[in-house]
Amino acid sequence: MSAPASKSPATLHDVAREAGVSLATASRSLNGSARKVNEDYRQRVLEAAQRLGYTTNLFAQAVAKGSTTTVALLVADIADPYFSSIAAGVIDAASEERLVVTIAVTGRDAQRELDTVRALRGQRPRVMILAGSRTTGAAFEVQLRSELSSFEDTGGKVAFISQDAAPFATVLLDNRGGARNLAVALAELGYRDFAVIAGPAEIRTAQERLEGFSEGLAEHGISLPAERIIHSDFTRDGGYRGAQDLLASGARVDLVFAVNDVMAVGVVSALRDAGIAPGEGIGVAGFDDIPTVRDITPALTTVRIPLEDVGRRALQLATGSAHGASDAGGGPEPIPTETIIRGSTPRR
Amino acid sequence: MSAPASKSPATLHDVAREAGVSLATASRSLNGSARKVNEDYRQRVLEAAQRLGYTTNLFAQAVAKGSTTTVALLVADIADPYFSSIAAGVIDAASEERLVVTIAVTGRDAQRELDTVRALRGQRPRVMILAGSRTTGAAFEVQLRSELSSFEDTGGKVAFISQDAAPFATVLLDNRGGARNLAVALAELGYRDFAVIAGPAEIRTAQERLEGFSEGLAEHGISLPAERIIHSDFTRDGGYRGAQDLLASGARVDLVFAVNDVMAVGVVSALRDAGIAPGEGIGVAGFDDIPTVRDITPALTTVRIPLEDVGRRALQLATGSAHGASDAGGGPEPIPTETIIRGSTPRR
DNA sequence: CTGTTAGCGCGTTCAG
DNA sequence: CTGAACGCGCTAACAG
Repeated sequence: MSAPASKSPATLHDVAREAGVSLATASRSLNGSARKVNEDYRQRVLEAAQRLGYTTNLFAQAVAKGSTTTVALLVADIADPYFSSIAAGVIDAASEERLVVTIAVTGRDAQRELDTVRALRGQRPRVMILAGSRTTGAAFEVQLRSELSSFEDTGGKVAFISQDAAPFATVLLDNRGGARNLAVALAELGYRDFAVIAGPAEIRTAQERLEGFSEGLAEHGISLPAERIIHSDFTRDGGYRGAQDLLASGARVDLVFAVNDVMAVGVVSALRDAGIAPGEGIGVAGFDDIPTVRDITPALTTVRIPLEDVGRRALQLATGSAHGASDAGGGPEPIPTETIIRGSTPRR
Repeated sequence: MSAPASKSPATLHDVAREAGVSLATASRSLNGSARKVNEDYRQRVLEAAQRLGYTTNLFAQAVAKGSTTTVALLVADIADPYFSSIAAGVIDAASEERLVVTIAVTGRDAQRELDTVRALRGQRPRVMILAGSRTTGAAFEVQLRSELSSFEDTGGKVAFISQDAAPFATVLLDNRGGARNLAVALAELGYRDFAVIAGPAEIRTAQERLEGFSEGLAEHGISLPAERIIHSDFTRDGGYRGAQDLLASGARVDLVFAVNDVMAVGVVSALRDAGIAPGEGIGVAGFDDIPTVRDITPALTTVRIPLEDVGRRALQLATGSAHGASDAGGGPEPIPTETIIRGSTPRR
């Protein structure tokens, strides 16, 4: 249909000519770090640029300078509120520093994560932020770390979100502690017979939350038998099916803890569909405090993580632009976590 | 703390030397389009690249070729399920074509949208996809279009999502028709006294849905008085407050239509918090069919849009890789929309 | 089929 | 403070 002439964008050269100055002067007026250019010239260049609709070619600039303005963010699933909230934080913080963020999704597939990291290196991003739930599979783990190490060796910076990934920078989420506190709070509310919809065993975040929860229960002398731990997908449907399996097992439980909110939402729906009133018949709790859990019925008890802040922190951590107050130690202080009791876990 | 040597990444030159061939040969073996290189050499190059951990510098490649592998996606709010679902589709389709997508958020601010487009042009993206709800403000609209036009003049491609933005490619969402059908369906269910939580008047999508809904009601001889139309933010809280205002007005309504699901979720919560059982006292309907509306109580009646497909289509439309069957006409066929009746609107 | 050379658009020396 | 020349890493003509 439409095959326009497609003239190429105005180049710095064009601007220089239009303004009647040299390339160097034009460059200095538009992007120069050391500001030492006659105001007259400067104006003429700016106007010429304006007139020609010139925009700095970031790629060429990157090639010349040897450094990019790109941030690469890896998430398991961008449609998952957990990740999209983190992404929002990353993008927000990045735009403050005039950084562009590119997002890639890994789908929780270790091989794909590795491939993606490799592909992304081609962009020579300033920083790479890995928010995808990492697995504990040794094989890929080793390759991933080596890939990331050489990325750092060549001037990149990587930041992980969630569990410690020394020697890489990490925004630590206190998965274990948060889950422990939740367990304690629930025990104090009078719950005694727990089950956990735990997500895949290889996902570290899931594992940590499960362990923390179990520890918390132990503090109250409550044990969590293995048959009360159901592994399933880290998704809403995973939670739904997990709850179905739990019910089918005939176990008598008074509280179901899903290791993340998305799953917990599935649990609530599964209970309801099975004719059990969530919060009355069986309590339900999740983890993350994604926005929607306030709006389901009953509102979900959960462990709050300030997701957007986490994203922001990850970027700042990586770019070294920590404008938080006391980062004296340099050690990664975990993001504070907060237990939020809502209607899904009334006192028993 | 850690100040590593930071040697720069291996270059094609390094690889060529390591393999004992020329730059050109190395280039051809690694990225060449026409595959005319001795298999022996090819292997040696590949191995050398492997050994050195070489990755093509996409920027340099872009500068040399004069074309990028970048897709720029503009959304109003990436944490909003509507946009994150679309983003998922875009990213998915993009990765199939080995395209990298960078996401920028505009926050529904026309000025910021314009600035962002300008900034993004620096990346020389192959395509730019605008999914943010565009406003009808003439001033910025003109500038935006002119900016986009010159982007296309210089070889870029732009695709809009939602309302027609000729002469730019558009993935049309049938906002008006979907809303009309919904209205008809609701009227047939026995509802008579409607109110609409309409979002900001300047947002075109909101406006279209409002109008379509009103038309649908008119077909059944039902009118929608102005005082039953409440404008508020296009967010969950906007919906919540809109519902509060509605209740405060004392209007007697039996159904509230929020022009998007996120707002409708807020409406449901507001009703409940006001002691009104959503779906029993007052019916509620939304638009979009975001994932979570299945899980709130009662499940929300809405108009389904296949959000991920929309994202995919947008990319394909822009890259010209339509692998859909019949795009004979070339005219933008709207994405089909479907009315989904759920528990929030029982028959009256 | 391979190697040489000249750009791509820009930043940055280095003289003037 | 300005301009000319070179280099960034890579591709694309051009010869050999």
